[in-house]
Amino acid sequence: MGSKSLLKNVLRKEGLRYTFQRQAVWNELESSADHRDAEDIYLRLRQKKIRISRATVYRTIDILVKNNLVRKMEIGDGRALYEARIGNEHHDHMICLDTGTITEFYNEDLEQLQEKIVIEHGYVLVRHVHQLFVRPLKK
Amino acid sequence: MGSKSLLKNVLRKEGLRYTFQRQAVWNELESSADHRDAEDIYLRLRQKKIRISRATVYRTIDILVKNNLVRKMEIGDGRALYEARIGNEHHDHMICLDTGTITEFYNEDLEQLQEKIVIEHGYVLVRHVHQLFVRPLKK
DNA sequence: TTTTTAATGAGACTCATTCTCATTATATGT
DNA sequence: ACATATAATGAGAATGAGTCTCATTAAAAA
Repeated sequence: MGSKSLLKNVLRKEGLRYTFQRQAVWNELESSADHRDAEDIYLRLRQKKIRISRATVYRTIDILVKNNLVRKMEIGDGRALYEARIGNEHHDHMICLDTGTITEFYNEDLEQLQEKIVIEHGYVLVRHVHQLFVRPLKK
Repeated sequence: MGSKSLLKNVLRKEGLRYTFQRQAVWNELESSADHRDAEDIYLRLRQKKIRISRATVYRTIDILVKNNLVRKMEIGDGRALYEARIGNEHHDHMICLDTGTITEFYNEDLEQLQEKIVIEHGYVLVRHVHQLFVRPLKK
C-alpha cells in the first residue's frame, strides 16, 4: 500500500503511466532484500503468471534506478544486480570470493573520507562504487 | 628489456609459451599509462602491422591480469579498461560524469580503513573496487 | 465512451567477450 | 640442428546482457 503509492508518486512525478507490469517489477524487488539480476526478476514474474517481457523489466528497472527506488551494482561478470532501497540506508558490499556471499557494510568515516578526497580534487561526489573482494579469515 | 624478461618470467611460471603476440600486447599496455580497452589495443596493434587477433588480445590480457602485470577496471558501460601496473602503485579512480576524465587517487587512511572493516567481518581483503563518480565543483 | 498517446511484447539487433577448431609455431628431446 | 609433441593462434561463429523497433494494447484525458 505505502509502496504502491510510492511507485505511483514516482511515475506521476516523471509523467509516466502506472501499469501493472511496473507495479509487478517493483513488488518483486521490494519484497526481498536480495541482490537480484534482471533475468531472475523476469523469470520469477513469468513463473507467477504475470504477463511481462524482458524489455519491460529492463525499462522499469531503469526508471526505478533513476528515481532511487532501486540500487544497481555491477558485479564484474557482465551482469548487474539490483536491490530495493526501501528501509535500506546506504551501504557498500563485501563479496566473498570463496562462497559468493554478499555482506553489506557501512562506515561513516569511510563516507566522509571519500567526500573529502573528491573535494580536494575540485569535484563533488555524485555516487560511488565500493566493493571489497574478500576471503574467509582462517586461523 | 627488463619488461621483456618480466613477461617471460610470468609465462614461465605459468607454464605458458613466449610468443610475439603476447609480447606485443604487453608492450602496448606497458608503453602508455592510459586506461585502454581491448578493442583499442587490438586496433593499435593491427595498425602497427602486428599480426594478432582479438581472441589473442583478450586471452593475453587475462594472463596479464591474473599475474598482476595489468589491472582491470569495469567502467559500467559494458567495457573493461586496462592499465599496466608497472611503476604504478595502487590507486583508485575518480570518474567525472561531465567529461569522462579519469583521475587516479590514493589515500592511505582509506586503504587501512578498508582492511579494518573487512577483518571485523571475519575476512581478509583480496582486492577492491573503489570508484568515485563526480562532477566539477562549481563556485 | 471515445480519443490520444504512452506502454508493452516479441523478437531483431548490438556489442563486448568467449568459444571452436583447423592451422601454425614454440620448445623439448634426440 | 631437426623432428615431434602440443600449446597458441586466427577467423569467425556463438554467447549473453541489454537495447531497439514497431505493430498492438491499454492508460487516462476529454
